[in-house]
Amino acid sequence: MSAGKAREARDRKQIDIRRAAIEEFARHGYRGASTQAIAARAGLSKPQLHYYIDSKEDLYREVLLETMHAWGDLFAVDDAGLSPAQVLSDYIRRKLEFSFDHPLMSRIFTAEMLAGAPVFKPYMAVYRRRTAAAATMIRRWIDRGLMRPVDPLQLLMNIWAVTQSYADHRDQVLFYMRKPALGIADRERIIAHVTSLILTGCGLGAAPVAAAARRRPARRPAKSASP
Amino acid sequence: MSAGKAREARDRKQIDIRRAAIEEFARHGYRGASTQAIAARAGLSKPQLHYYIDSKEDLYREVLLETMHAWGDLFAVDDAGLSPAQVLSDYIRRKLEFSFDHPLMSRIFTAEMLAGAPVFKPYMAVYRRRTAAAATMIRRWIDRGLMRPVDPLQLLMNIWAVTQSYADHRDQVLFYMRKPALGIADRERIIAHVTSLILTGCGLGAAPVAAAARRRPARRPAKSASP
Amino acid sequence: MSAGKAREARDRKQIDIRRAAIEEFARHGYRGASTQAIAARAGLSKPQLHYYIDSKEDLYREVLLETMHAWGDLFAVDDAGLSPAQVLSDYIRRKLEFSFDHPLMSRIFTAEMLAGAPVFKPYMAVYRRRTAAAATMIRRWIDRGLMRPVDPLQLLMNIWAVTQSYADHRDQVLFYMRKPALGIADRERIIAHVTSLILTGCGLGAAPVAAAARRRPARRPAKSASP
Amino acid sequence: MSAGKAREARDRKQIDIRRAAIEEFARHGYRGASTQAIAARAGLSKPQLHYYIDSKEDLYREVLLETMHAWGDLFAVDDAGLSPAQVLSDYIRRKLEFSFDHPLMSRIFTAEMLAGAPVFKPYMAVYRRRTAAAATMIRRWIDRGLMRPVDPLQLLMNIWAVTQSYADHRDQVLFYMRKPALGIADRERIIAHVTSLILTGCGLGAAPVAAAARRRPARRPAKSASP
DNA sequence: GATGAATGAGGGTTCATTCAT
DNA sequence: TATGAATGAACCCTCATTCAT
Repeated sequence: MSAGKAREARDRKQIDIRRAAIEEFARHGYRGASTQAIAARAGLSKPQLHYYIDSKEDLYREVLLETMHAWGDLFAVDDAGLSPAQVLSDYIRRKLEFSFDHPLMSRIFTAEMLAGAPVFKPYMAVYRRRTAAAATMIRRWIDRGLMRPVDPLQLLMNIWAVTQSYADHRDQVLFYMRKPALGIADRERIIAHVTSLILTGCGLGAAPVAAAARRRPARRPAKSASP
Repeated sequence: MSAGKAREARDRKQIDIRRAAIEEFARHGYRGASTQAIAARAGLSKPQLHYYIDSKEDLYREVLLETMHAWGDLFAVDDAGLSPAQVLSDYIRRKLEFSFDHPLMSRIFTAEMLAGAPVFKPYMAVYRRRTAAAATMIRRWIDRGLMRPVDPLQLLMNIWAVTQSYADHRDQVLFYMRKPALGIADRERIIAHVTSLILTGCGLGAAPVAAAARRRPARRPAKSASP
Repeated sequence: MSAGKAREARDRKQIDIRRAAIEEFARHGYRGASTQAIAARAGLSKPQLHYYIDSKEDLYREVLLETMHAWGDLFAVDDAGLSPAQVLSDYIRRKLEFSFDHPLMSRIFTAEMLAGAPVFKPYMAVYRRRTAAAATMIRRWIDRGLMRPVDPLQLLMNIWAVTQSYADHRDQVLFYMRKPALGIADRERIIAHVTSLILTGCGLGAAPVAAAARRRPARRPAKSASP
Repeated sequence: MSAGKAREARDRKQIDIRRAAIEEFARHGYRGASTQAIAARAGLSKPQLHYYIDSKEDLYREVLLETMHAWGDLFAVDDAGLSPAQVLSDYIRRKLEFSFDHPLMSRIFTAEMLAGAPVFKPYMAVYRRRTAAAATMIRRWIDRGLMRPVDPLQLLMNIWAVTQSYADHRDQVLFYMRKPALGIADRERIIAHVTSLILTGCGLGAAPVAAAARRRPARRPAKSASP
């Protein structure tokens, strides 16, 4: 299977390049990243890199939009028969896990934002629409008295910011927590904390936290519901 | 006073350079920013710029640490006789106003984080100590039953992330809010929202918000206190 | 006949390459042409191209000398029993038709000249000898009073320049004539014009031009052989 | 006068660059010319060259249009009270002398034509208009019986081609003439020859050549009028 | 103080060519 | 045969910085 092997090797290299690119772009942004460094990180020479990619810009666009696409699924908030607490909990968990698992992809997006979103801008309207839909969903919850009245759009952006920060400022977080890395327990503790903070902040503290408490008994915030 | 005038001109130029540098570094990070662009933005030629600065790295370090220094005051949380709600409210307000007023300084810090904090790292321990002190303060509140039991360190970092996001992702925020800029009313609404969310999340919703409402009546979450 | 078919395919590809090479070399010269573009134009990949050719230089030499060879026949001026007018008319017609039919081959030669004839130089002596022979022929005509005394060598080079220009500056010619292309009638009109101009310039035009003058500016000087 | 000296040095360098660029572009066309070679020829390093120019394309455009501008004056055919023979003689002389004096500028134009006139194209209409005006002038001469009826536009293009060829194919011309360079006598002989050929071709042989002979006695084609 | 000039390194990209397969 | 991959040189251009003036 020489053809299959060659193809496999090519695919592997494509992945190496993608990963190298993500690391460099996440670290230094589009302008600050150098194809030199990307090539070196992927174990290629600079002209060799250009055998696989067309241009730095194309490569950047590709990895950036790949991240956006991956996020697309996360945003797919479905409230079919679920309680507000359940929906928000799931969203927070998914978003945090993405930050833990793919911190660089999150960072590439933040770098793009810092630069003024030159590439992402055209797609921004799509995400605004989705966010608006989610906000409408929340507003309905509020109108039906299921939730404390908060600004839905701000809430969504706050959740986004908090979860994102565990990727963007990971080094700082680890340093402040005095940990070399986040183990599975740390991750769960953070997820629980953020979920609790947000849900309580939305006046959803009691039930869902109690539900979570069944799984993780070492949690006290249930008291917060009865001041 | 020609000497005074000359000095004044020099100082003004220093400020121009500083501002230009902040804009470029905030946008493109240390690596991606070019002295060319900084010089142009400051209305200087490249050699002229080097008359005022020693190197790109020095300039970067300067503006970055300047930002850190400005933040230092914000972090100065003083709980002398103040309630938790009051302390947190003040902190959230100060931090958000800084994000609104100096978004670029916030961004420069985030860019530094994305790059792995090469310059900031040596100073990080200082901020960890301060944050730890603040966390201890919060823990004492919790121990005295003044607050819902949340992870104090995570809470501080969450507040930091949420407030920071209004600077880092300002474009996105504005786009989602369908506003060209944030007016004074928008800012107050956001401050109220974030304060309410966090304080409620900490089980501090009722009293303090009511207290704050006395000063700033344009606040809605007070309703949440009267179920 | 798979062998025959394969051979045929190979020959066809050789022709495609040759044509693609001529187009690129004619447009951009030896240095400015890229094997990439030649390969693309011939419908081949770059390594595939190198299967058929040894090097860019070889390919260039080949197509250039091919052009020279084709010209060799044009230069074969045979005055066996023909009048000066007849010989010159035939030469002008042949050369112009070559320019019309193969403008790119003419251009490739001009590009080579512009570059200082690095490849053609070794063969130049051959053409000088031929041209000298033709000049001698003309001189004899002059000596025998068959023609106005003009510098034979300059005359030959002038004819060459004029006829060549319809290939080299074709675009300009078409643009000035406000035509998208030269039809058969245009070609004949140009041939008649040039023939008339040169022959009259050589004192060979009297009778026919006088005749033509009554109807049209440029007319077949073939009749000029009669008086 | 250090300022004056510096300026002088700069201007000199600008001229060196211009000349070097003309040589390279004339030889290899836009694509084939390298800034490396231009810089070397001008005695500069490559980045140093970019201190004086913005880009290769700009430099090319500059020298090309400079040539066009210089030609603009040549084209300024003024028939105020002059005979056709005089007007054409002057034009031929001016154009030939330009070819002798600035062969590279002529070549750069031919190279541009070979490449499809990507830069010159926008300006072509201007030259077509001028040529059309000159053609109209010639047509009037013909209508008034001052000249043999030839196609005026073709005639102009032929003159252009012949005169141009002494620049474009200079090496070939010298080689065929067995001369290392064209002396003043050679130049005059060529001017006389071309003038005689074209004027005779236009049926303007007798009178004007005689007139020119008064100014430049070293001319033989006068004999052509006698037989 | 401030300007024009210079420099060596490196930016992204394409070149002609070769080598496995 | 013909393709994917590799290579080293060269492409045009910008970088941060320095040095005369």
